[in-house]
Amino acid sequence: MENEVKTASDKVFVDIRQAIVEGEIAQGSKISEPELSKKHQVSRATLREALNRLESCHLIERKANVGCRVISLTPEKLDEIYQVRSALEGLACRLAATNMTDDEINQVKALLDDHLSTQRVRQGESYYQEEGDLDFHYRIIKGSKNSHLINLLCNELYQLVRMYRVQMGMNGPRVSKAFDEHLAIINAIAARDGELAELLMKRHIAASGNNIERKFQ
Amino acid sequence: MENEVKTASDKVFVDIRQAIVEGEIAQGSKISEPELSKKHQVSRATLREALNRLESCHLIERKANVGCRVISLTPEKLDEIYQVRSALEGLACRLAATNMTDDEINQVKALLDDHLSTQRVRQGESYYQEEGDLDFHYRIIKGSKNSHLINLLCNELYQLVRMYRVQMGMNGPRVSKAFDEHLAIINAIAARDGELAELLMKRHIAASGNNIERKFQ
DNA sequence: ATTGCTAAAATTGTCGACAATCTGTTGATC
DNA sequence: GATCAACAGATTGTCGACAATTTTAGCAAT
Repeated sequence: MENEVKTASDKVFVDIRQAIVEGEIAQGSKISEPELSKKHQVSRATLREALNRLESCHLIERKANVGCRVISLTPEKLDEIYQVRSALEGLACRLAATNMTDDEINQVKALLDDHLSTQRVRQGESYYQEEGDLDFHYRIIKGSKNSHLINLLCNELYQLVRMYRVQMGMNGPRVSKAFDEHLAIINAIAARDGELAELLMKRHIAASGNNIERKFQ
Repeated sequence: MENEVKTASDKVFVDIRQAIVEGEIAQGSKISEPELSKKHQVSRATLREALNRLESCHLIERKANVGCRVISLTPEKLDEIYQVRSALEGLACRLAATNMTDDEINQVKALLDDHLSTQRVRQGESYYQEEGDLDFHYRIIKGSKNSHLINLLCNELYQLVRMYRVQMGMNGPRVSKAFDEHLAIINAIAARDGELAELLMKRHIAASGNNIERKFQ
């Protein structure tokens, strides 16, 4: 695990990030530096360090001499993000078909089996809200072995995607369908068919995006 | 232009970024906060603000309690970056074929005509290191009308790409060839053929990457 | 009531100093 | 001579205070 939280600003960053993603801090709301620094028991300098990183994750927006705002979730932005995500994870998937070891592929298969056996999938509940290494997408991305791509997707885009998932809700019949799609993707990778794997991943993500977009009505 | 340099850390950020991209600060070299802050006549807090943004551009790497280093240029990283860039600009190009107005397309055509008439292209000189290429790719990217994608490419990835171009050198017969490729791309966009435009852009970028990679020998 | 100006309050940007951590060297022990 | 511990030096992380800018509040004029 590289989930290293060495410094104070690391901890504040992680805490606030979670608060934003989970909706504890409302989308679009203004962020007061004095208030937040007091709440988290750190100085403003430390808080600002954390805010900088939140901006890198596109979770907040800054204006000079004005301040920070939590981003607002809109259908338009969702569309933009999922277009980017589709292209990048599609690429990751194609690369993974070449670069993943047989061992890594088997581990992902075992992961999916495990998910199935816990039956949370069948109950259509919270399959999507898993985090970190437990996440299917996480492993495929890392399987690309492209560290720049990994950083982009896991550190800069992932929490933003997660924010839409969590706040817009993600459940119902889509869940078990998503599971089947995951299975098809890992099979394509196991067959070393990068082109197919990329196509399937792009479709999978597009379907996921459409599912969230539907919640905006 | 939104090239707004409002605050002191903005200016320091832009200055250091240029120094890194142009190679004035050697790749892989360690960055001393006290030294740089003195050199740029600002406090360490202001400098660190700038360093944070440089990290967002992937131009420097940080380790907790250790410090910053300028990234090192390697063939492997070049490959990684160009894989990502190819996917993203390919996407941008496809979107541009749908979203650019006829006016915007004609402006890009006029831009290329202008580049040709200045004859710098025919002389095979520095077409790549100037705003010529910058403008072309910039305009296509902005033509995608996807603000997240625009930000990713123009603010987070572009200077890194430019660093490879500038420091590894970029000239010779590749230049006039690149110009022809630009022409083919804008024609595909004008024909509203997004699929072709994406394909051409991906090839164009791959060729550009290979050209740089050759310099590593 | 609305508009425009002025001043006060609040917020962000910047600074210099202190604390925590790492790095490199010295010297002791085996 | 090699390994390791302790120490000194330097570097980064953090803090509280001040400066610059923006926002708000109040008042005056139309």
